Amino acid sequence: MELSNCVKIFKALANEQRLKIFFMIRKGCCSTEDKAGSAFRIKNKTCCPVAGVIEKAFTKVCECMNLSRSTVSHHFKELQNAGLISCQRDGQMYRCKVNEEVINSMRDFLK
Amino acid sequence: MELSNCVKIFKALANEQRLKIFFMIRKGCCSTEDKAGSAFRIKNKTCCPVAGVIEKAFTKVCECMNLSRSTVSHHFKELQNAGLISCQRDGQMYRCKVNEEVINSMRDFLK
DNA sequence: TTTATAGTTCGACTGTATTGGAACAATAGA
DNA sequence: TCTATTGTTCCAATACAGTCGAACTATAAA
Repeated sequence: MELSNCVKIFKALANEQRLKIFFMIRKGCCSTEDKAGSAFRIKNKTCCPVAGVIEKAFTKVCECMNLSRSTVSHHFKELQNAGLISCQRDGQMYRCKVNEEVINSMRDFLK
Repeated sequence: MELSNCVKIFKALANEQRLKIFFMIRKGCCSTEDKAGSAFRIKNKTCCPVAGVIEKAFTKVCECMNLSRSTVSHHFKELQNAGLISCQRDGQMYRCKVNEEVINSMRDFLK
């Protein structure tokens, strides 16, 4: 992996809000044993039904974290731009998943 | 690893100069096959003699990279503060090494 | 003791990140 | 068609990061 590319990825993860969003997408927002702890459990909501993909991701993030929609949109863009996540809009449904191969590259980079 | 701690580490590596410095320390400044490429070879200088530890680290970094000493000092502090490197002054000799266990923790964190 | 070298600290400047509000576009549902 | 919901884009405000020069301390060498 290119050094500059790597910097981009580190930058994307070097913000607490974005790192939370990243793990929220990666682990499923309602998971209790995710690395980000209990901060992501949404009260009175059902869990994301599809393993590896979080649906209604945008809405859920907005609900969980006390951030405006424009800010959340910005953070999603940063994560996408770094290649860490992929998002797809399907009607009103916003589906996200983590690009695990990028994470693996990062882990190799640190080897 | 704590989320906030992790953010600190990502922040420290989310800057191209610091990432270069980090690899310079990690791989030995004169190594030709390091991840950071040829940017770190110092012309007409002998290589760091001790594996895993780079001696005269500060001076070498100042020579390699076009940065003032105060800036380099600042970057070293950031890397130390994140726990990524350990530095020790021994007279005029400044010895640095990478804390591999922190790197391993990061790799686990990304698992 | 004087001088040179090494690294730190402080203050200032500049550029970039983070954030929210407002206006907007697209879709879904009534 | 009208309305509510979802996400984007633009703009502005504030905070933070990266950088340097100057003044400083500490050590080594002459």
